[in-house]
Formats: sequence, C-alpha cells, structure tokens
Amino acid sequence: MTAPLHEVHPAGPGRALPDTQQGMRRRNLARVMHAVNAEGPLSRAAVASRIGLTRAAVSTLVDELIRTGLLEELGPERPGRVGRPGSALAVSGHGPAGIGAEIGVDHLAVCAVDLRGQVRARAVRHGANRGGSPEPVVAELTELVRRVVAEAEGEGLWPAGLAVAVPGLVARDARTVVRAPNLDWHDTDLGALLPDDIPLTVDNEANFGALAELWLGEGTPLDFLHVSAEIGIGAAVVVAGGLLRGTRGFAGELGHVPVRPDGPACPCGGLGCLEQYAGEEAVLRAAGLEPGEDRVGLLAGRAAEGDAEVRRALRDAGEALGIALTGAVNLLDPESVVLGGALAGLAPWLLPSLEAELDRRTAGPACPVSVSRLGPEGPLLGAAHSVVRAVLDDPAVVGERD
Amino acid sequence: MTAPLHEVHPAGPGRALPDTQQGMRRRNLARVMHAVNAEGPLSRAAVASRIGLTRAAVSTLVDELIRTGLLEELGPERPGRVGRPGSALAVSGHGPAGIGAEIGVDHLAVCAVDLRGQVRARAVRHGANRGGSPEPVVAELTELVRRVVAEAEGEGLWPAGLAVAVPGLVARDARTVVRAPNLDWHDTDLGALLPDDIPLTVDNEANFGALAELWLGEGTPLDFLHVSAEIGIGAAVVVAGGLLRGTRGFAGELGHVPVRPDGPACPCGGLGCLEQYAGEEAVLRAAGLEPGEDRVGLLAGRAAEGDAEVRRALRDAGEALGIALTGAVNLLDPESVVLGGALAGLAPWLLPSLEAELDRRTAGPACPVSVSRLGPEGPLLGAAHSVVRAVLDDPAVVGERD
DNA sequence: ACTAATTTGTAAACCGCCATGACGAAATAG
DNA sequence: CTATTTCGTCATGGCGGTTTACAAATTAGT
Repeated sequence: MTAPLHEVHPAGPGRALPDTQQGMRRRNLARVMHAVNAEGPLSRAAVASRIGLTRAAVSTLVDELIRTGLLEELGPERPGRVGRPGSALAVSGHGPAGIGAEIGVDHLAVCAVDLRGQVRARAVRHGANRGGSPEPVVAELTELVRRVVAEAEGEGLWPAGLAVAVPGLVARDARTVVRAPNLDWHDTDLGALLPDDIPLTVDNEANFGALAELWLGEGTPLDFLHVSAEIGIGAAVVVAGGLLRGTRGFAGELGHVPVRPDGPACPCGGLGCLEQYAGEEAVLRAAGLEPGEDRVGLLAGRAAEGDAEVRRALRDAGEALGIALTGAVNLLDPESVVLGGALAGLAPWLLPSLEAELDRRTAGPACPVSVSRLGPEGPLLGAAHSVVRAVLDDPAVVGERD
Repeated sequence: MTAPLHEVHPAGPGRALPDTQQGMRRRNLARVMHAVNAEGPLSRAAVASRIGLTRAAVSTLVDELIRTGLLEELGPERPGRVGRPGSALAVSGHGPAGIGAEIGVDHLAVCAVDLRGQVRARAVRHGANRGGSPEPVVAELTELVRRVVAEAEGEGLWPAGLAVAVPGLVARDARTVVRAPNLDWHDTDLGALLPDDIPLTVDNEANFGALAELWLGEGTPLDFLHVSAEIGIGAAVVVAGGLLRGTRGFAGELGHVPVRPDGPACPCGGLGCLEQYAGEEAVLRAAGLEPGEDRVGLLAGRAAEGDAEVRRALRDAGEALGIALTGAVNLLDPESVVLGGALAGLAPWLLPSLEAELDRRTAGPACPVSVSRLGPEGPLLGAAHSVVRAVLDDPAVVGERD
C-alpha cells in the first residue's frame, strides 16, 4: 500500500489510462467528481448535462462514488423551477484527505485538506532547520504528520497521500531532494525517512506555490507564469493547467536569466543573472542591510517606513525583474504573471518599476501582473491540494482500498 | 465537407474525444495507426502487444482501417521465428494525402505527402510576392494546389487537407493572416481565397518548421526549442511533442527578448532586443553589406570566402543569440536547441560563439545545440505532415467520407 | 520425415458500459 | 385539480473489448 506514487500534475482528468472499458469508466468517474467539485452541489441530471452522459449512466457512476465515500447526497434541492427537484450531490467532507507538508528554512508545517478544499487540521513547528543533518528534521516532520493525521481521522477523514514541499531541487522520482542550498541538504531520499504507509510525493515549494495559485487563486488563468523568491528566484510555468517541468525537471530557473550580459559574476557561472539584481542577498546589500533572520519582513518594514535606500533597492530589483520577465513573456505569451512567495510581500515597492519595464518593452497590451493573495501559505496548500487533485483525477484508485 | 478544421497540434493521439464507446473506438483506431506508422510493417499480434489490446480487438480495428483505405496488408512476414508468421500491415500509400503549401517572400511551393511520409507530388513557382495585394498571389497558389492535387489523384491518393505556411502571425482561427510584414499583408482571410473543398489550416512557417523537425528530424526529442530566422527571429517551443502557442498565439517571440537592456531601440518599443543584434538587417549592417535579394546566401558566401567583417558580424550575432537562448534554456529546460530556417545555413559561423555563451552561462552540462538538416524545406514538409498527423490522430473522420 | 511446440488470425460466447425508452415521483403552471 | 415539466431509476439493447477455443503455418527435436 506504500507504492503508487501518484503523479503530481496529471495535466487534466485522468490521462494515460488504458483505453478499455474500465479506463473509460475511470475517466467518467473522474469527470463526475470534477463537475461536482467545480460547480458546487449538483443534481445527477445537472452533472449528466455538464459532462455529456445520460442521466442513467451518471446515476450508476454516482452510486459507486457514494459507496466509496467520495460523494455525499445532501438531500432534495430547493425547488425554484418547474419539475421534480433533484437531489443535491456534493464532494464528501468525510472521505479521503490530502496531507500537505512544508519544510521551510526556519519552520515545519503540516496540514490536512478534505476533498472540499477545507483545511481540517494543521500543525506548525518554528525553529531553524538549516545546516544540520536531515534525519532529526524529518523525524520532527513525521511527528507533525502523525499528529495531523490523527486529528483528521478524528473527524472521519483518512489520509490519501502525503505531499512535501521543500526549498530546493527535487529529482523526477518525486522522493529525492537533489540539492537544497538553504537547508544544506544534498541527495536526500525523503522516501526513506518519512512514514511509508502513505503514498508520498516531494516537490519544489515554488511548484506547489504555483499550483496553489492555479487551483485556489481567484480568476487565475490556465496559462500563467508564477514567480516566487525565497533565496533564489524561481518561476513556475503553467501551461494549459499543468506545470512545465523541463527535461531534467529544472524548468523555471528565472533567477539565472541574463539581465545585463556584462554584469557581475554569479555563482552559477553566468554574468549579470537576475539573481544578482533581484535576489534577496543582492537587494539587502543594495539596501545597506545585514542579512539576518526575517529578511523579507525587514525589507518590507523599512520600505513601509519610507527608507529611501531600501525603496531604491527594491525599485532597482523590480526593474531587473521586469527585464527578465519581458523575455519570458515574449517567449511564452502567458495570460498573466503572478508574484508569489516573498515577492508578494514586497510587491508594493517592486511593482511600479517592474510593470514600467514590462510595459515599455512590449508591443501592444502588456501582460498583466498580479500579486498572489495566498501569501506564505501557498506551497503548503498547494501540496495538500495536489493530493486532493490526484483523487479527483482518478477516484477509482482510492475506491479500491477498503 | 469543407468544414472540420482539424486541430494543428493535438498534443498526442486523439485528445478531446467524447468518453463514450465510440470515442474509445476512435482512439483505439488512432493507436493502431500510430503503432503501424511508427514501427514499420507490423503484424496484428505485434500491434496488439504494442498498444495493450487483445489480438481479437486489433483484428476488428485493422479490418475497419483496411476497409477505409488507411492500412494495407502486405502479405505474410518472412518467418525467422518459431510459430505461424504474421501478416504484415503497413500504412497505406494509396489513401489520403496531406497537401502542404508555403507562401514565401519570393516563392510559392506546394507538395503532397502520403500517409507513409513520402512526397508524391510537388510544384514550385519562383518570383516575388512582396507588396502586392494577396488575391493574385493566392490565385497562383490555388493553381499550384490544383496541379499537385491532380497529380496526387493520378497516383491513387485523395487530398485530406490543405495546410498553408505563411511568414507572419496567424490568428487562432487558423485561417486569417493577422500580419505578414514581409508580404505586407494585413488581416487577410485566406479561407475566403483558397479552394473550399479541402479542409484548410493556416499557420506560421516557423511553427511548421518546428513540427517538421519534431516529426522528421533524426533523434529529435519531444521537448526542444526550435529557432529560426527569416526577417524576424522566432522560436517555437515544443513541449511533450506539442507546440506551445501562448494565450494569444504569440509565443516564441525570441526576437524581442532583451539582450542588452540599454541597447538600441527596436520598432517593437523595447531596447536592445535580440533582433537588434542578430536580425537579418542588423547583421547585414554590421557586416557592411547592402540589403539585396538573396541576403542569407550573400552572407554565407562572404563568410565562406573568409570575409573578416562578415565573420565578425556573424560571431557577434551568435553571441547575442547565445545570451537570449541562455534565458530561454534556463526557463524551459529543453532537451536541445535546434537551429533552423536561415540560421541553419549560417550555423558554421554562428555556432561557436553561440555555444560558448550558452556554455559559460549555464551551470552543469549545457543544453546541446544542433542544426536542422531539413533546410529550407522544413515549413513546407511540416505543413503537409501536419495533415498526415491529423489523419493518424483521428482516422475515423476520414473513414466517414466515401 | 514426423511429431511436438509455438505463434498467428479469427470466430463464438461473454461481460461491462453507456444509450434508449418507459415509468413513477415530485414539483410548477394554469 | 389536471397538465406539464423535470428527476431518478429500471429494463432492454447495442457496441466494444475480453476470454476461450480452434485451425493454420511455421520451427524444434528426435
């Protein structure tokens, strides 16, 4: 029961399933779940017209989904219209739950989200995770996970999967942390250190942040660029509602896009990379501040106070971001750009110069830039929701357990 | 029979088909076609094991495909192994054909490609198409199309669709040329000017060139960046075997990626765009040459002769390309970069500096850069093959005609 | 040579899944 | 109070792939 490492981003309802009648059934189960999930309580007839099947077919699909605890019958709808009122169906609040976890530089967090998207349990532990060996940190995380799972189970939920967001590069096996500079971890197999009774997925926090924006953001399109910064600057490219990961899984390295090709050398080997202008360290240095604990808070505080030096540093960073984003926007033609992570908190001072650069360098209407309203919770929520989406995308796999 | 504007880029075998039994059948027909097309002559049993269906199911699918003329039975295979030899199946060379057409700045070309990928008929007309009104040019193209179709029909083929490559931006309706600066065409609806008895698709020549590379190139991966230049510099982003088009269809505008943010002004409104360093005009100017007829040939000739000024101009252009590509590669992590179009001919003098820049700006192993071996034929072949792929992706639609 | 083993293609029976059509149930409209 | 509309379900049927069985065509072994 450890095994089936569910895909983090199945770019749509149930993909590569075998094209046999059973596969068809599985896909149709998924379509019912998606319809009910997306458009609130719905009657069987409403679902049928949404997904293009007959009422009879939907009836049997719904029966199965209710039997396996993924849907709930809420009872008769309020009449309003002519004809017999339907019986409202809703995604279950007592079925599977997605367990999301985040390993931050100086905190650990875990939460449980039900199929409806509600956070039903959470736990946080503050304190630096930097530098030490991974084992004790992951042991603490495991403890938090157990606590959250117990709490969720108390509410009638059961864990369908665990997704862990880490600040670093993750191998395509979705288990191994290849490199997490801020934690000083290298080639760490989290699969060996975490509970093995729950299907596990590990991914970069920026990716989960982008997915959170995709699934939870208001009016977020299916094609956008999500930019976030912790210590490095990363972008996640979302195309047609799925993450673009790249051949080696390294896509989105916006931080090393050349901004001024003859600029200062970057540890990556390049010259004048964006990170040299808009990276946390670079901005702190330009602002004349010492790198300390809550660096983003410090910058935001000073900028809010009106500190001219800090504001200039942020304005310059926004300019560099604008230049790098011009390239990205020209290449990808996204519907919008979303600023998340630490950038969201600094947006008031970054945005003006960023948008100005983007605007004047783009022919025609510029690509709209917005700020994530999810704040620092993004990656954690994205992780938990990725498990929920996996269930919605293939309800049959969880139905098999009993 | 004019209507069904088949998708140019259905990112895989038969997508958004309805999830009913008929849809399943259609997808399985497509899978049989793809298996036979990709792996040469195959017996029914071999196809069955490839696509995961039973021999019996494949038998009925093959029967239908033979009846509609998409597959051919070649007869018994040469034994070799133990057991009854299978009967070899091949994609038909007498069924539907894809008609590809290209409107170049100074030529028109049309060809017919059968399902096997063989070019079975072609016609070319040289002479400038620049500046004048579209009608007479399209009338000439129509004449060429009629000739090629007649020739193909003489060989037992019938036209399944017409795909036209144009040097400009095409609206998402795949019929209207929004802007083709080199032809001086604006908002031209080719659908109204071309024969209306064949399903029509119009697309940018760079897109078709990239697709040709994807389908015809040797060892081309499913994720790569195809860079081509005619007058502007365009990139096509291929992800998972499909074109990334962008929200407005403007993805791939590599020419306006900022290379030196304080560089010379570009007509697009930007500063220091790649096109200001590696665009045809810019290179000619840097090389001290006058813009004339065969500009690429001129540059290649001088460079081959050893003209130092030309070589320096090309080296500088390669450098600028390398900088812009560093950004693109960091963002997309493609498996390779392919140089096509006019760039292919100039590659010997562009590549060294291009690769040097890419190399030193990238951490770890640099993204390999290769040169298209399709030459100037790419877009034309890509157009014709796009029709062929559409048939392979959904064999049922052509089966319906009779 | 002759038999045994293996593989292919097809036909018949079967099962699963959705569509069709009919029906009772529960609401509104007149 | 009846006609109409809509919902959910049931029985029937068609369609599509699987299972099972078998004849055909080849190689392997004696």
